[in-house]
Amino acid sequence: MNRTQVRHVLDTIGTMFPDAHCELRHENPFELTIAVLLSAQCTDETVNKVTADLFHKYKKPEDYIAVPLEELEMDIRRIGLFRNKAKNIQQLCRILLERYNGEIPREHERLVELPGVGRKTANVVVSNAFDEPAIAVDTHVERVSKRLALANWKDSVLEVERKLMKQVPREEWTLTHHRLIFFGRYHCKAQNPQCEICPLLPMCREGQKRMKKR
DNA sequence: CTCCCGATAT
DNA sequence: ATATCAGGAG
Repeated sequence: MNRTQVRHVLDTIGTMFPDAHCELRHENPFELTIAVLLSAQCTDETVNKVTADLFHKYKKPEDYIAVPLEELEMDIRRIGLFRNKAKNIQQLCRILLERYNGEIPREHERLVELPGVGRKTANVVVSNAFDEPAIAVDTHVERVSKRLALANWKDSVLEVERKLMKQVPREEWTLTHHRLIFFGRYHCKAQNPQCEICPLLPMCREGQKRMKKR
């Protein structure tokens, strides 16, 4: 895919979703980190339902470690993988208090050391909370990038991230990341992609195949 | 690679 | 009934 084609993709999703943004409700870097950790294999909508009450009850790292693990588990029970997530949150909060005075570190290298925080979560935090350009590759970004041939089918998420960083200007990384998510979540969906009304159909092999079969 | 896992859409 | 959802760890 050449520069002109990439530019066309970026401009098109920019027109479709000009104000794409983080849909996880949060007030500060700490809440954002907890919300992203909770969002694994779960919709943003479900996370927001849970955090509405959760962030009212737990304000600081001290609050999360003040309760028994079982209580925190029950408070996030409606989200999947709740045992792992509850354990990770308490461990993460202990580390924040021990090493970082209860604050979320701004460096990617330190973020990924936290339990339950991988490369994707760290990228979301640095870009949304600390204005550091980053492209977090989640399920939507991976699927859309591969369908639009911004990456290859066999690429790992890390390879997808590298290819996107190479093809997209650095100052557009974060906004493009959000637009790819919106494009994937609301248009180029996993189950019912809107190929019939897709302005990028000419660039999409998947879409071409899919349209043939009907 | 497998496991963790409830809510929602299809 | 099955697929999918802002993944990470062992």
